[in-house]
Amino acid sequence: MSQTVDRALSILPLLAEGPADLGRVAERLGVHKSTALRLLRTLHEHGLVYRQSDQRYRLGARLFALAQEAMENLDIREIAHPHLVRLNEQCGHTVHLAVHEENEVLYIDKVDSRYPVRMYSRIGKPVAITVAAVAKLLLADLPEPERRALAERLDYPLYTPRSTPNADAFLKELATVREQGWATDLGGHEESINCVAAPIRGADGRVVAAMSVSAPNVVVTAEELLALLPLVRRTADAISGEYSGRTPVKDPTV
Amino acid sequence: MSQTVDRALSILPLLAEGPADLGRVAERLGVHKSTALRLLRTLHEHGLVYRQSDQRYRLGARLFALAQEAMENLDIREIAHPHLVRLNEQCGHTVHLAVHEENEVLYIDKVDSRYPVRMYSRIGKPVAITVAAVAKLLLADLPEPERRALAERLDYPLYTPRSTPNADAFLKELATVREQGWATDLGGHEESINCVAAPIRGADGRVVAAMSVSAPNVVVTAEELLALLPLVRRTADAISGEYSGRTPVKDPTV
DNA sequence: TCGGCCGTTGCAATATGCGCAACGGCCATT
DNA sequence: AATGGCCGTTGCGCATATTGCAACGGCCGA
Repeated sequence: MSQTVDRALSILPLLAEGPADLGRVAERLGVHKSTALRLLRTLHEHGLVYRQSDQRYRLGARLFALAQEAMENLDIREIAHPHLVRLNEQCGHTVHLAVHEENEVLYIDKVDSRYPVRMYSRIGKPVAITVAAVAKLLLADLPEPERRALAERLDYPLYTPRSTPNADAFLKELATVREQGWATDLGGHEESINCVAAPIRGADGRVVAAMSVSAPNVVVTAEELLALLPLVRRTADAISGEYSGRTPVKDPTV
Repeated sequence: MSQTVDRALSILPLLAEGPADLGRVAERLGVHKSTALRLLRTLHEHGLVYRQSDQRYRLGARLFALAQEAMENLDIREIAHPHLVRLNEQCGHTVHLAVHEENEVLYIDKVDSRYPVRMYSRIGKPVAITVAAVAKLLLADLPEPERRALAERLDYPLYTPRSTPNADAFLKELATVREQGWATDLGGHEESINCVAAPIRGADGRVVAAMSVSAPNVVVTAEELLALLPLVRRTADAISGEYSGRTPVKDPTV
């Protein structure tokens, strides 16, 4: 809506690809060098952009700090974290926590597997929305029309032969997930990795987050992983209870 | 330099304090509501700001993704990480990696202690610049005038009785650190936590990063921790060698 | 030493963002 | 159930902030 700000903000993802000099930034933005310079200067003053010794620009430190603060404001994460750790101690596998936001599903917390073989994922990274078990849970809870609209808008990359192929299949899967109250991803993203996931609900019953346990099938078979489902669901329910205020937490001064 | 962008970016730290509604944002910015609305909309389109169900705004998801990408682009981090892990395996304590940027020192990597007692720190968080061992190393390497100017500009919070009390003491400490090529923080930030740190240098010999080992004195005494210094320095030197290209890395195709 | 490249600055034209005022929906109060 | 007030939203005209240009200067390589 605001051209100037729009251009300035477009610089950030551009620099996320790697450091760039003034000329490249101006070119990619489609503006004059002097314009790009002024925008970069403003970003710099706010610490979002850093000018390294070779004069090229890259993303700056304040971005980290902001992201961290944003993270800490997500109270669901704070509440869930100890539960995730406990679950990880019990089963040993990688545990993820994810939320839905603006047509994306992203991991907001993670406890790494205690097995040497770990899966690749990052906090803050958007998940493969059409196949991830946590994504299914979060999207399955959307109102019908939104769910349909979103499903039609998505791409359905075939990460593996078991990936969700198209919108119809996805909507059908979401219906199932919605019914049963849990979800899986059996090799839909990475051939050898399986996940089981359960929803975390707020006081009004709506799904506010989802958590999953993931493991490569060289460590446990899909069946063994599914056997963990009750444990995962109990953990998710415990978090739901605490989040919605049903379960009295340690400090009753509030 | 650019008024519009400046205003827009000022919204981010404001929202980092916690969710705020339109009125509050406009008030804090000192602009008309309609102006704040347009800025927020632009930020929203770029995913930097999210509008939650109660209509209030908070920091958005793309911020995480950007910060993560920025992080991955820091090649020093990539090179150092395996060394940090190895050091952690050898000594068991928390290992940090930090860089200096724009008057701040911040952690860019961390390997958690394997002891149950962990210290509180976050990747991306600015460190206590006047007391942290890694900060001393990074600032000690600045050119004299800059070092002095920075030291005078800083605040010297007394986290503990052993915290650096003022600019003079700090500069004296930096001189010592510069001479000896390593640094400690013995209870200067948290009464019961000690750190030893060593510098990582680029090809030109300048300090580009610093790493530290931290442990609470309920686990090891300060003396025992200091005994790890040679190991820490060897690790830092190994990273320096690889970073500056002196040490041939695994893939010689470049 | 010279030439070209890249970042930087001042300026004039105008596109762009600004504040205003009025609208409309929502919630709480009577 | 009706009403008042609050908050977010919109269209508009004016003025200002932003833009692109052209010229400068420093740096590096030829």
